[in-house]
Formats: sequence, C-alpha cells, structure tokens
Amino acid sequence: MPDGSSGSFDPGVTLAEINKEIGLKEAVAASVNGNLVDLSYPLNEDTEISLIALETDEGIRILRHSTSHVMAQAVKDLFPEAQPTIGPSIEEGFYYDFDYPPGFSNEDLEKITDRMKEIIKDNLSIQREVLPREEAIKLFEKKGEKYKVELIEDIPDKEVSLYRQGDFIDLCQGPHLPSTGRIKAFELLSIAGAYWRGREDNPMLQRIYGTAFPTREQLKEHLKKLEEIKKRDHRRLGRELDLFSIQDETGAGLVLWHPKGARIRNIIEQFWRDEHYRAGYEMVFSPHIARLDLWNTSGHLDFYQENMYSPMEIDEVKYEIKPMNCPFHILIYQSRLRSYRELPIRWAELGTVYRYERSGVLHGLMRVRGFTQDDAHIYCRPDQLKDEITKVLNLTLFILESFGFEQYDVYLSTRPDKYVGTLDNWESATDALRTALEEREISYELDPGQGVFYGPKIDLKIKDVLGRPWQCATIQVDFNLPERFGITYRGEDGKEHQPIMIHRALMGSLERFFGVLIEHYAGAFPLWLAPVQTIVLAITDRNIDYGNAVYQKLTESGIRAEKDFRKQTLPAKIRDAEIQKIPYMVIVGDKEERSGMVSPRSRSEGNLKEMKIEDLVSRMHEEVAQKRR
RNA sequence: GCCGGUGUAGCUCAGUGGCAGAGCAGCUGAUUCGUAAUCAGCAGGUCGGGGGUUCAAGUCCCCCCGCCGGCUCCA
Repeated sequence: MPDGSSGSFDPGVTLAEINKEIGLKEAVAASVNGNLVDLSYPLNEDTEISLIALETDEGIRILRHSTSHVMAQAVKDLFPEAQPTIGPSIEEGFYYDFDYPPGFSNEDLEKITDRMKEIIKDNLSIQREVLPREEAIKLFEKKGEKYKVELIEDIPDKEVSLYRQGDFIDLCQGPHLPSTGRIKAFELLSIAGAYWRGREDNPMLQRIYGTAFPTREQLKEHLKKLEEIKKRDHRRLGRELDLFSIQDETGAGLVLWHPKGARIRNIIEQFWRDEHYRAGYEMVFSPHIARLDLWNTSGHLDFYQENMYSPMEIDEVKYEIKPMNCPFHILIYQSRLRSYRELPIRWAELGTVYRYERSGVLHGLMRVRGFTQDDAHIYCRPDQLKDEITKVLNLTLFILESFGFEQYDVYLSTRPDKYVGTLDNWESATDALRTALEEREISYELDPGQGVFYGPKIDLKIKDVLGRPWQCATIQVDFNLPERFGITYRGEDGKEHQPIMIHRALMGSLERFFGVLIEHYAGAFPLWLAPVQTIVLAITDRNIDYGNAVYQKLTESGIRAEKDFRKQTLPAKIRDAEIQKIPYMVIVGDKEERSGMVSPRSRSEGNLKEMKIEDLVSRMHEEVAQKRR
C-alpha cells in the first residue's frame, strides 16, 4: 500500500476484506496496479493496492457515478418506458440521459428523489458482472434498451461489465460504491435537453442533472455556492445597479449600456488606451460595414459565413456588416509601401463587430450578437515573432491583473487537420508561442489539433473569485490573411517579404469582460471602477447647504459623487447606498457642520473616524491610483 | 436551431374558466431623525404578441416572439 504497509492474505481475498482489517473506514473503491476496481475485487496474487477514500476526488467521482445509477434505477421504476442511455459523473455532480419523449417535470424530479431515497435506504449491494459481448447485447435487447445495445456494439472488447443493484442492471465500466446505502447526500438539480451523443441530427434526450457529496454539510455548502452564483449573476446585478439592459425592442443579443455601465466602460477603455500607447501600439478606427468584395478577399465569406448577417445593398453595391476588424487593418497596412524598419507594427482598435449566434446560445453579456473587441493586429518579421508574443503576454497579464484576475487556465492550440500555410511555418510559430509561455513561466495545457485553420493560438481563460473560468484573451498567429491580401514589406535585401500577422484580444470583448467583472466583484466595483464613488448623505434638512459644499469639493477633486438629501432617515439612506454598492458614503450632520469635517463610511470597513474632506479625497485618490479592491 | 421550462405593475411574485392582486420601488403628505428599511395615502396593467374554443379566458388550444436551463463532460 502507498503508506508502505503490507499484509498477507489467502488467495481470493477481496479488497473489502483487506479494507476491513487494515484499511480506511471510508474506502469506496481501490486501485490495483493502477486500475480502478470495486472493493469486491478478489486478489489472487501479490500486488500493490491503494484504497480510495470517499473524501478524495476519485472517491467523490465514484460516489456521483453510483448516484447517477441510483437515479436511473428510480427513473426506470417510475417511468418504465424511459430508455436509459449514459450517466457519467461530471465536474460538480452527475447527469443521466434518458430517451423519454414526454419529458420530465419538476414534480417528477421530486418523485424520483423520493424513490432514490428508498433505494438508498434499502442499501442494495452493487455488484459487478462480466458478460461476453454477445450475451450482453442479447440481455439489453430483451430489456428493450436499444441505446445500451448501441453502446456495446461500439465496444471492441470481447467482454463487457455490467453493474446490478436490486433488479436494475446497467452497462458500466465502474467502479462503484459497494452498496447504495453509502450515498448520504444528493440533490437533483435540473432537467435539460441533450442530443444523443451530442449530435444535432440525433434524437433529443432528457437529461437530469444532480450532485452528490460525502456529507450533508458539503452538499449544503455546494447549494449555498449555487445561490451565491445566482446572486452574482451579471444579468440581475446589471438591472439592480442600472448598468445595462437587453430589450426585445432592440433585439436579442444587442446591448444597451446605461450611464453607469458606460461610465465603467469608459474607465476601462481609457486605461486600455493608455496602456496600449505605452506598450508601443497605435490606435486605428474602421467602419462598421464594407463592400462584400472585401470579405471575399479575406475569405470570411467562405469560412465564416454562418456567423455573418446578410448583405445590404447601397447604390447597387453589396455591403456587409463586419464580423471582424482584421481586413480593415490589413487595408491600412496596404495603403502604402512598408519597410522592414517599420516592423513590428502594432495597431489596436476597440472595434464593434456583429456576429450571428444561434438564439439558444445567447446569454446576457457573455454571449451576444453585437460586441466590441479590444482588438489589435501586429505585423512583424519572423525573427520578431517570439518577442512580440512575449510582449503581448506581458501586456495581457498586466491588464488582467489590474482588474483583479490572478488565476488563469492557459491553452496552446496546435495545427488542426484542415490548415493553410506550410508545415515549417506552423512549427516555428507554434515554437514561438510555446517558448514565450515557457520563458514567462506560465503553465499551460496543450490542446492538440484545436488551433484555427490559419494558425496556432494561445487562449487564456481568466478565473473569477469563485474559480469559474471565462474565455477572454486570445493570441492567434495568422498565415492566411497576409497571403490572401498579398501584403509585404521591403526587406533589408531590397526584396519583398511577407510579414507574419498576429491577432490578439486581451479582454476579448468589452461586453463579456464587463459581465465577468460584474460577477467577479459581485457588483461591488473597486473604487477606480465604481461608477459612483461616493454619496453625500445629509442627516437633516439643516445640513443640506453644508452637504452641497462637501459635494462640490468632492466633485471638484475629480471624485464621482452623488448626493442624497431626501427626507429620509439616515439608516434608510445608508441602506440604499449599500444596495447600490457605493464604496464611500459621506455623512454630514450638525456635528460635522460645526467642525467643518465629514464622517465617511466605507463599504468594506464600515465607519471611519471623522476627517477633513481633503484627507478623504487624498485617501480616495490613493486607492484609485493603486486600483485596490 | 433543437429539448424542457417560463413570460401577470419598474422589480420579486400570488392568482386551476366568473370583479386582475401583494410586498418592494415610484408619487404626495407628515416625520428632521447619527451608521442597512419612519408612518400614512395615492397612483400604477393591451396578464409577451396574434389567432381560436367558450355565455365568459391571465387561466384551455394553436402560431409567433423574448427570456431561463441545457445541447462541451461520453458505458
């Protein structure tokens, strides 16, 4: 065993028996020579074993998988005509897909839950059986479970394993818990449609999602986290904080930025521009539409059409609304001869693009049909590629960290089956991306074959405070557009050469990034981003004049201030300001008026001592400069 | 797009074929108050849109639109 302990037993002894003598109380399965097996697995020779405790990642996966079987059993009991298909454990729970055309209702979910509780109470033992393939097919044919038959037909092995609990039997690799009674805490969460094997031309199945945990406390905690996620939902906060809206009258996936949202966006954009100029970029602007020919030259009409809107006709010429900014930047490049001395050229644009997304995939600000990319294109010589990638990485990390994101999932995607460009180019570009990542000591995962057809790429998913990943930044090498447009530069040798082009977006789109920011901060933006940084609260009408003077001073110091002089009690005003998540309240009453000071209340620290307005202003300026949370 | 759910006042939500409701927000008035909700009154609706069944439709049926969950986790 991994802890070095060992023991000798009679041949045929099961792991459960070994476990009973020397193992963990909470063991649910084991690994023998690296293979996962049930506790009922008999040992016949000397091997290395390790027992898997319930409270491990592997243990929890097994728990959830077994729970999905119990659910399938309950569904079969209650809805005998439902066809079971697959039911794996997933990241935070499990699901099971059934072919059941009438569909399940929420009441059904309750019934299924109750039945599951009975099955768990019965503590049925879960037994593994191995059958020859043909026999297993016959068995499931007899049961009328055609999806299981289809699954077995895809298994090349001579034998397949089945798991039986009570009268329920399922095709499964295992391992599983020894008995259903080991399930202590589970919850069915939602019903959804899902295509058989994820393909649209296949029948739509009914998927039931659920989750399970070793203890009730852990389950409760998880459900609390789900509530927390709901409370942070950017769509809800967007309305409550009056940041943005998406309305029927404008159309699905089209965003209206309200003044407070726009304020934040302007701060983000200003910061972004400053940092880009500082990093050696130039800003460009391009129109929203262009002649269809341009999209033909760029190849978008061939490979991107399904995301593009139909053209409009102007003076008998067809124009297309842009799904990307790159062709325009290429045209700027092409507008005159370029010398190797000019490279690298870095052009950035907050370019608004429009893409057709299927109605079902739209989601608040996270997936929309019109959005603004923080786009840039870099044209460089091959010998500059790696350096440029490094610079982009540095800028990306700097900017994302400024917004409080410090954890990432990074993926390096390599050449897919369908590609353009030479193998040499692919290899050197992929190398450049890899080296840049490694030199910056960024750990990444390889995503083989997942590159775009025109070049390899690095994708960076930021993780918010709840650890959820969001695809934002992307850095893509492009061999295609330079070739299609035939762009060149005059080299040192006086000859024409083709530059390498890099597309990159750091925040991705302002819409999605804003959505992520809202959820990351739960709407409580740090001072430098807060649309309203402070609000002056007058305690009585007597204090309004003084309150106005304070408000004036704050505003003149460049602080975004509001005032609340309503005929309301102070606690009511404080409550309203708290709900609006305003970072500082400035309370003025008779006492402050006499001393000429203010009493600030900070969102994070509560009441602060009475202080001079100037001191509050410099405290706030400092906090803004540090972009502190 | 597809499956399921859902759409009632600005928001959250009740309303199972018979007079469209509540709380919060809003407005008006009173209260002048010291760190998360003072009290009272008033107003607010094409029940998502269109069609149908019925003496009668928010409620039942059909079509359309939007939104929500999912369709990526592969025995």
